[in-house]
Amino acid sequence: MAHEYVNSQKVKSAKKALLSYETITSLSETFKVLSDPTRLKIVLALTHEELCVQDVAALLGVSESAISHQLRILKTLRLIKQRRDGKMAYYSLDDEHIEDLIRVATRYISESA
Amino acid sequence: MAHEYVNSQKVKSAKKALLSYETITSLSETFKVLSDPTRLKIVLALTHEELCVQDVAALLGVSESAISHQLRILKTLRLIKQRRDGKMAYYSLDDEHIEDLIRVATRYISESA
DNA sequence: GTTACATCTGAACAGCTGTTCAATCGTTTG
DNA sequence: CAAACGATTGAACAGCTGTTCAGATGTAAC
Repeated sequence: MAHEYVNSQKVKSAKKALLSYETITSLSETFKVLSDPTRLKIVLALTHEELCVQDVAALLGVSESAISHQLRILKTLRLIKQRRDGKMAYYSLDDEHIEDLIRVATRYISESA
Repeated sequence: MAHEYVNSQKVKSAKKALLSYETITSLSETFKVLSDPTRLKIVLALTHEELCVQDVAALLGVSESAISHQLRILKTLRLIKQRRDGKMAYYSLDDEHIEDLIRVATRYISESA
């Protein structure tokens, strides 16, 4: 074949902006976990205060079971951590850096609105 | 009822971190559009250089049809814009701020790894 | 022990998502 | 005009996702 691309110069330039497979995968997974409104609200609610499952459920108006399922996902991805106190389980942010990401995203949507 | 929450004090504090319905919706939609690896790659590829549909497809190893579908989604959400040149359609970033968001997210995943 | 409570779990279910395939549209070229 | 080309579209399809529901933990109080 003569040319692989229509505009090789532009593709060559565009290629530089691409990232590794691992980075792309991690990035999209991070965005994915925050793309569900319930999970996003949980992360926000736990930003400055730990909460038990019941209170998260009541605060967000979602069933305790649904909250428990989502808490497990967030815990598996190490966004939140768990503290046991008798029957109660208290959850809080495991990684404070997630705050920065949400803050930048909030600024982005208000600027592009 | 006596108490609405198990720990009213903590819930009161957690409430302050919550955002409006509109903000939550916009945020989750933004994260959602970037949660698909193909769309994320497209946005990255168009960061510094406009590309036609064929070249995006060839660069990412995805069919032109699939790329066209995703380009329409990104265009609808105003992340990218289109420029017509005869038969060709060139796409480029419509909002440069998305770069900042991806940059912060990339830093986040490397710090939490 | 048993009862009550908070949480967790698994299956099932409806709804959504991204790709494929075939067909179509719009423009350019012969 | 017709043919070729790039891009677009819509239906269909498999795979994934989040909630619900019923049941099972595990802990505390009696």
